[in-house]
Amino acid sequence: MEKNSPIKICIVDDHRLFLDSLKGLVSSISNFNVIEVFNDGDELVTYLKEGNEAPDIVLLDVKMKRMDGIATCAWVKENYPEIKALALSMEVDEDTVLKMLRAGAKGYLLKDIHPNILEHSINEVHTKGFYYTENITSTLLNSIDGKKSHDGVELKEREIEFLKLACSERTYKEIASEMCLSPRTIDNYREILFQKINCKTRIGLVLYAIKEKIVIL
Amino acid sequence: MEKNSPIKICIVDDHRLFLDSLKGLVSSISNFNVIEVFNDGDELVTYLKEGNEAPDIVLLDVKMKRMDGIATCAWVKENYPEIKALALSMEVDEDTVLKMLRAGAKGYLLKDIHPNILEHSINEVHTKGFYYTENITSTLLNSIDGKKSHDGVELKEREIEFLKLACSERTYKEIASEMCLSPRTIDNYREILFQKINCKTRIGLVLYAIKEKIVIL
DNA sequence: AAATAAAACAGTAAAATACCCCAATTTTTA
DNA sequence: TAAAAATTGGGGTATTTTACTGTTTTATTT
Repeated sequence: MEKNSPIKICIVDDHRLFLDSLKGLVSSISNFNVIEVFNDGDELVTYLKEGNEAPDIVLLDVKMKRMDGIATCAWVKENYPEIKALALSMEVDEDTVLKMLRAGAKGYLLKDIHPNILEHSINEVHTKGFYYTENITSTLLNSIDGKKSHDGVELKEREIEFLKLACSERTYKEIASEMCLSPRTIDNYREILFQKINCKTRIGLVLYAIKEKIVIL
Repeated sequence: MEKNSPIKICIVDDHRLFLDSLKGLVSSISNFNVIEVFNDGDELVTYLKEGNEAPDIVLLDVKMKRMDGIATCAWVKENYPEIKALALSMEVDEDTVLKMLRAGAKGYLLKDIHPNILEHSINEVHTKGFYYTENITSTLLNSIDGKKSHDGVELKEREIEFLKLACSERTYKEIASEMCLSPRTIDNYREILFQKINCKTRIGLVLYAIKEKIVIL
């Protein structure tokens, strides 16, 4: 916990490429020392059981094949309560987040955050004992934040989703239930897209979507 | 393409952390030069449209929020055919793999491969023009064996004429007058084509026509 | 010329689409 | 904190598309 001693870190992730990449990234940050990496939760467990050097912090992938992040986190909390686990996940699933925190995770990060935030959160967890964004969802939404399309037409995520479904023989009613929306809302998406794309029939939507390669046949 | 000049690489992935990690990893490999990274397909498109330095190879995430890998790959193939795209994905989904390859990807890699394989595949794509793992090859073979391009559908001249007009925002009434026919006759053409093509909406006609290149966008 | 096939045309009804009106929430912005 | 914007949802209606039932005309073949 001293200021000068580097923070000892382990990384657990079953995506080999990500694991090695992240190891490089974290290692390159001063004061961070990646002492070991593992492809799966039980490898970490085995490593610790053998009495090897314990890390200060574990970066823990949530979804793993053999022993997942939740189980691993729970085991670490039970057997090495001084080790702080920081969850890394691809997406925000409320239920998973809660389970992970209940299992003792000191934070929950999305894998698409900026490296600076990772650095900051590791430091926060190490010094303060925890780090979590006030609202993971809002952080996610902010990072997603819409930008311009190549022909000046800005399409939102949900609009693209609708557009893709419109390029099928589904009726709007079917699209509505597929998107868990009321047919009226679909009506709005249709009208908004008619306006943005400047067309007046569903055929126009389809032609645009294919032309712009939003859907590939 | 000279032996000594480094391979220029762009990376497109909307998982920021993965993107930056991978950038570090790839950059650290000798002869690889990551000239730019992007969070989304359309950022790459914008970059290229602005006339910036084109890469030799693009590492392309398949699932992205705004402009996904398939769409991006198709655009690159269309506009910068000399750039070779290498798909990166979390999982193998037969349909996705096929679409990606159809869109012009020179290879399809899983994100949990060993970094050495990534290095090897980039080199292969650069020198030989492609790199397929056995996994992908077998997927490809599976799809090929059960495939007949033209399902014996013979369209008459007048039907093709109608089909082309159906791929527009014209109403059937307008198509009728354009073809100098009664709307009722158009009704017949429509029904005959529904039967021949095996679909049940005008959208189906449009999708078929474009797929079979009866109409070119 | 008669038989046959095809192309063109017709009425009706039901479903889907398109186009208006508007409002309750939530989120973002000022 | 209030205003503005975005999201989702609603009612009603006109038009278009789709699904049937057919008949008439035109062209080809025998």
